[in-house]
Amino acid sequence: MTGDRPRTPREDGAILEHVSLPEAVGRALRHRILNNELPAETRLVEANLAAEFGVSRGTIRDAMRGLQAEGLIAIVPRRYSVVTRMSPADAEDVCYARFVLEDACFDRGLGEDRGELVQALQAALEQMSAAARADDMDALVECDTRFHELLVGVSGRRRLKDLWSVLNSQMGALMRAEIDRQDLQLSDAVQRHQVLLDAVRDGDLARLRAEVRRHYLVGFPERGQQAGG
Amino acid sequence: MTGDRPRTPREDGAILEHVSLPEAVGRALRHRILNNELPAETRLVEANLAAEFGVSRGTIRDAMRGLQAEGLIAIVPRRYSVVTRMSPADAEDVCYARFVLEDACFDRGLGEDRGELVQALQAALEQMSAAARADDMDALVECDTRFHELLVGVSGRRRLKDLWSVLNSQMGALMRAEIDRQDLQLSDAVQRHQVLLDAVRDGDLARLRAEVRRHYLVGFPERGQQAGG
DNA sequence: TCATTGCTGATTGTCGACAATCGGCTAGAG
DNA sequence: CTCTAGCCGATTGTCGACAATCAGCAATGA
Repeated sequence: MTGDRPRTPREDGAILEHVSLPEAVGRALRHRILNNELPAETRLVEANLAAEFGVSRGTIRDAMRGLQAEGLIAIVPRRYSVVTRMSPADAEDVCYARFVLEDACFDRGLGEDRGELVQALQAALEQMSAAARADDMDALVECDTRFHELLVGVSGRRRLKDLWSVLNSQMGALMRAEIDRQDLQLSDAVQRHQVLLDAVRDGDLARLRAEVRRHYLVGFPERGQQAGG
Repeated sequence: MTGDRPRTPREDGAILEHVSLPEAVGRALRHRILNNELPAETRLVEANLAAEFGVSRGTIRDAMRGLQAEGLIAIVPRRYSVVTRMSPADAEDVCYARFVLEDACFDRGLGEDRGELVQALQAALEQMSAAARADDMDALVECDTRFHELLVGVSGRRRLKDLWSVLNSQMGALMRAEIDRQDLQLSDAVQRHQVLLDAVRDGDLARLRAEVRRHYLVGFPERGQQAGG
């Protein structure tokens, strides 16, 4: 008996990434929501979307479940689905949750091969820099996600990482909104990540955690916080 | 224009809780998985389940998405769905994530009306005690969930609470397994929560957080943890 | 004997149609 | 004029059927 275990074919090291129909629809809708082509409070009617995308309503339904899980839309059973509005309180809520999860991933240090991590972070940062120069917000947000994903990944904490990634979309939405509203330079984002990379390179865990805290929570009123760090 | 906002009818204070078909199926399957009627590695075939429950495959599909999100089953696209096996490492992973989320909810203290919280916790604990006396594992786990939900709820951190609740099922599975394996008395569970309630009653936040840490992490080797507390 | 190619049963992916439910509108009673 | 009950269009919930895909097996050729 050598190989009767239910091996999982093609899961992570996917050469070919096959996107299912619901996933493709989900991506399209997510992109529209994040780019405000579907502003908050917009009603999503299954039949309309099905017709537009040329798929069945079941497929749309499936995609919308995913968006609901990401917090991008709200589904009121038997009534309607609607694009979620994020209040300033929600922004704080998301950022805090995100910080908590990311910070908790550092409790075991930065893993064995810090050099490799630094190299990967560096690469992500350079791509981010390129995106900033090209004024490509989509790419910038994507690089931001990848950068933080690398940090969260070293812990090996699968649940923490999974839960963290649930907030990806909402975090991306916030990032775009913040940059738009305050009319920030995209290059600022690069700068804000350089300090994180520096802390990792120096192997200074305490500084890294402090910087991550700043990264996520600066700009929000801190009423009596005292969590570790 | 007085009331053209999309009010959300019947959302939280639901007098009548209508369980949709997928939700009902999800509950049934969840119950079977948690009670080991569907052991790890069991294949879930949509057609079979559809026939058994007397619903369509789409409904089963919907339910299985939910179980996947809870981490109870794994869905390999175009291949099969299978009940997840939890390794000891997974157990530690879940407990740590759970601790992190719950602990982070205490960063603002215990809210204004601690008396009300204490009362609610007390009630949950009494029900838990009754469940223990009746040797009713289902009820015990349910009370455990409610107890901790009360704690997490006072923070007002919606995302943290939502992410926390994602782990409910897996946590329940661990709890059952732990009690079965070590042949613990159900009354021990009650005892383990009494200390949490006491800390809340005394308003001793530091002690509460320390106890919560112990609650979730005792029994796992702590290799150099240093997170806040 | 061994590797490769084409079938085949089992299972999931997708679809279009029908049923149930909702809020808003309208008509009738008081 | 106001209130209530019932109808109606719009939308979601559910279903059964068909299409696509997969792993395993059989047939073929070297």
